[in-house]
Amino acid sequence: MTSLPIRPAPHTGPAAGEVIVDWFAGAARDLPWRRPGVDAWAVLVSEVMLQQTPVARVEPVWREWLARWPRPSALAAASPADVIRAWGKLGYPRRALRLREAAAAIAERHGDVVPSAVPELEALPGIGTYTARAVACFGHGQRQPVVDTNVRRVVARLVHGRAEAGTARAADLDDVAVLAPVDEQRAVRFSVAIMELGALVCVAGTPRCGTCPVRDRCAWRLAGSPAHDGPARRVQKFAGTDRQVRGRLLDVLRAAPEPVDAAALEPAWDDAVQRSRCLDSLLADGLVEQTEDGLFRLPA
DNA sequence: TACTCGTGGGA
DNA sequence: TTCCCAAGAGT
Repeated sequence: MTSLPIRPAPHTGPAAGEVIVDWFAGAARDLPWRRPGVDAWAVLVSEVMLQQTPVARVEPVWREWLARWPRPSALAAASPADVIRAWGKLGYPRRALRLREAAAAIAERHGDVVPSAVPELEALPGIGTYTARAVACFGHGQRQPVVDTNVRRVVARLVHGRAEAGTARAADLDDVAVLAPVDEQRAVRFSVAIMELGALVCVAGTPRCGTCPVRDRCAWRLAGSPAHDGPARRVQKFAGTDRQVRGRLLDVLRAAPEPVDAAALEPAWDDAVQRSRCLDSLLADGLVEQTEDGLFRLPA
């Protein structure tokens, strides 16, 4: 007699997307850019700041930016130096320059109004697949699949039964779209809800499955929570990299009220070759400029 | 596709 | 202490 595998009965309750939306109603964080009356420009600014940057660090800077530059045209009129300084230490300061360029494009091409069409959003500097849909959905109330690293991890586990998400791909959008509720209002809520689930419960380290609203239908749990089988993804080194050196150099220039000479940058990093290479790359990126008399400063 | 691009908090 | 990693985009 053949032994049949023991498996849980297929889930027959409400669809996972509906359950996640209902969970969100009671579990959502009260983040300032989610409050009523926050316009698409404020949402766009938040989304760019949140790229690879934790919520706690973004909050105060976001408030300052919106108070100072309440419309795209206001940001477009600011100098790169002001924008880079206001960016503070959020990291990846090229985002600040691109956000300013996006603001200029919105002011010039879209009448100072953040567009709602995804292709128009994706055409803006610094706005890619994720951010374009996030702005269309969260800023304009549009039904859109919004896929970030949290969502890809939730889908990997819940739908595909894998411990970790692989490399991002176009099909990720379809995976999420089929989970979304039919009702448009709930579909919009779903897009933020599944992100929140990944950020609070279905986390990268040790998932808190005990509090997960869809644990009874999670393909990964039903498969016995198998460990990740693929290649371990490389951890990004930082100490000693050009990224660290660029950060040090920019730190000096952010703090300097006047242009400085090359000697003033020496304390930032001992290795002269690497220091010079990084300064060149900052110049090339438009994060630093050289005055006529050879001094360095943030671009005026 | 794989790599680069900051920063700092928490496990 | 060391390591992981956090609402990606551009090349």
